[in-house]
Amino acid sequence: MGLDERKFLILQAIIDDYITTAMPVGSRTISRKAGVGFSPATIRNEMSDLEELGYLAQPHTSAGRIPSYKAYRLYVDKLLKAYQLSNDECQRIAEHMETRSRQVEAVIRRAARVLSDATKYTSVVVVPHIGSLRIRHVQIVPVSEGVAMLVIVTTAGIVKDAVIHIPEGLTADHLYGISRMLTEQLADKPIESVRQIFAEMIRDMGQNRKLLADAMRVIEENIASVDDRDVYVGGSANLLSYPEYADVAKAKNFLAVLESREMLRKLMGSGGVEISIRIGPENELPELSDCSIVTASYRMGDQSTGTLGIIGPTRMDYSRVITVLHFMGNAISQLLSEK
Amino acid sequence: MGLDERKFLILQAIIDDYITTAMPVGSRTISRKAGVGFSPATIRNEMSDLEELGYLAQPHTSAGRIPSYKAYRLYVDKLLKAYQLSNDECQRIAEHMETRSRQVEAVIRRAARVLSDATKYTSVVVVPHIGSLRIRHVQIVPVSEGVAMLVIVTTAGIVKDAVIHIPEGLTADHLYGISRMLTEQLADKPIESVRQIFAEMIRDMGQNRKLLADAMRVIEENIASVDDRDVYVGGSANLLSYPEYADVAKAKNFLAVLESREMLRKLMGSGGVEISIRIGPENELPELSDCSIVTASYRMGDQSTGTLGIIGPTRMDYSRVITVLHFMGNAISQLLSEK
DNA sequence: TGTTAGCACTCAAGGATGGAGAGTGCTAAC
DNA sequence: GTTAGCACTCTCCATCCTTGAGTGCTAACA
Repeated sequence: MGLDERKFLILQAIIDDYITTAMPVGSRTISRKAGVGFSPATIRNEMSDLEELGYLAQPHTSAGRIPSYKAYRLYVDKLLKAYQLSNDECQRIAEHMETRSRQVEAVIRRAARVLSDATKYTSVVVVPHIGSLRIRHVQIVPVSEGVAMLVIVTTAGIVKDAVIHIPEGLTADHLYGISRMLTEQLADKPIESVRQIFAEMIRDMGQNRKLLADAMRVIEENIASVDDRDVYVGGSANLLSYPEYADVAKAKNFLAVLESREMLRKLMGSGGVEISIRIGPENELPELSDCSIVTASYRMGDQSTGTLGIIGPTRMDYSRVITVLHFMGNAISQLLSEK
Repeated sequence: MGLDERKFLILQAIIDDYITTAMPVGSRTISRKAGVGFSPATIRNEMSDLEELGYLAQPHTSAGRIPSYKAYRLYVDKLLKAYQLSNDECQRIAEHMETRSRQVEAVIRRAARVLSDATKYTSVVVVPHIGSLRIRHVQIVPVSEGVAMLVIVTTAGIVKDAVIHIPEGLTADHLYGISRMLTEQLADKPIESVRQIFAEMIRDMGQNRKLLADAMRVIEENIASVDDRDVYVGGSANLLSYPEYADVAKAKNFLAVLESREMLRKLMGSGGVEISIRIGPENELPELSDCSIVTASYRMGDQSTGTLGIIGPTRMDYSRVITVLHFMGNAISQLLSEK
């Protein structure tokens, strides 16, 4: 028993209805829809088939049907080929994204809010891995005895800082000298190649420059900690509006996931695909087994990419979400790469 | 009709009970408590008086009594004189606060989490106003045509950055020169005095240094935006465990407040008092009319102070919260001022 | 052979009913 | 001033019943 044109039509109608109402869909409802010219009885027969095929489920006898995970997957796969940008709403979103500051953090933060406002779901935006960004400037500023700030300015205007402990005997002048040298040596190099460059530099240095080599080792150790722990969440309360989260315990679990930034970062890993959709059980976390996560990516500067995503109920409005994500991905890319 | 010893004893017993159970307290319950040697009937008479005085309320006839806002206020005022640090738990908290990094952000973030874990309420930690911090280093790094990053390193290891638009015709060398000059002139000056120092510098400069004056004006304009928008929240989901928030709509309102950082910052304004307690209707926001906010302050470096606070139901365990806040305030102060 | 009308059946949701239990207020006795 | 006793009130919970939505099956129809 395959999935002919009519079955697909009915399935799609059921999903569409369920997405907006969150209530089991009955045969009469579908029968009344425009574009479906069959009586409830016929629909019932088809629904029965669809259930047997695993696309529909029944909460109990005499309730309507609800789409299964398998149905969403089919729906989304078919849908993906056809999505396109909405036209008038783009402008509205673009307006909201308008901000004087081109500061990365500001843009990202704003994007998270706009995303959640536009979709009414929860949004997550992950700052690009900075490893591939190029270094513009390195500065070590003494703060107190034995402690200094390591500041790295990269392309795309990202500033990263870390506290480092510096070897005894280094004066402020030493540190400035080191900063100048580091900036010269590292300018225009990607952060991930620092380690290697350092190794070469230390090798080439005279043995009498022991102090310098020490300092560089300390810095190198801290380069790793100068990484991107930035995950921004927007509209964390939005999901509570949906009947799926009428149960407070469930809502609590969900919010706990949002608070663990490491977890979120993992969940958002899109694997470089343009649009990635993970439906319900496709997520590793059991807390999110009735959520779907849709992610897209944006570019910052030349090649580093970040991720933006939406977390919503499995019955989310995929079509709209995909559209918005696609549009926002482009918008962010443009803002962050603007010269 | 005053509030004699016995009335206060009974009131305190009622509040204590209500704090743990969240259920209206009956006369029998109080009568059974150790330290109260009266029959339920006597308690009832006293309760009736207390209700008339405005300290208790009755959800409906034949329900027990619940404390009013006025009762909490009295309770807290009396209590405040007597609070003291717990002893064994301090160690546990201190352990959790242990972190290699002395980076301000890391310490604050950790503090928010520890606070919410220790109290089971929602915690908010506000980074000190950086206006009074002293400048260590100023650097302007060109990022692209007409755009540069302004980076300011202050005492206490806080790094602030902003995107600035620079006048045409300034080369990278110019910017480095300016950076050096600015660092020389501004070192050890508090950020809030920058404006005045700039005014003097520009006045003293020869007319031929127009470019420099322009650049400085741009920087001055951006100093304001290099301010502290950092508010960290911990355990936002914690409050959902309490029956007060069994209603999802209420929970949603609460979470929305947490998302508006500007709002939070305002709410946390402690006014410099060591411990500030705002109970229910004392908060401006109607969404928080059945919440209490307890805040304490911590010091960073020499004189700038930040705020840490707990948001919980009005029936929160004030005694414990005050204790924990007091302890944490000291712990953070110590970590951030450590040499 | 596919489609449809008719009908009996099922089940959840919602409203009414009726104890059970907790708690109060009042009165009278100690 | 304190307490026992008692009638009274009100919520909570379980039970029962009705209603309505929806199904599955069968038989008739094109």
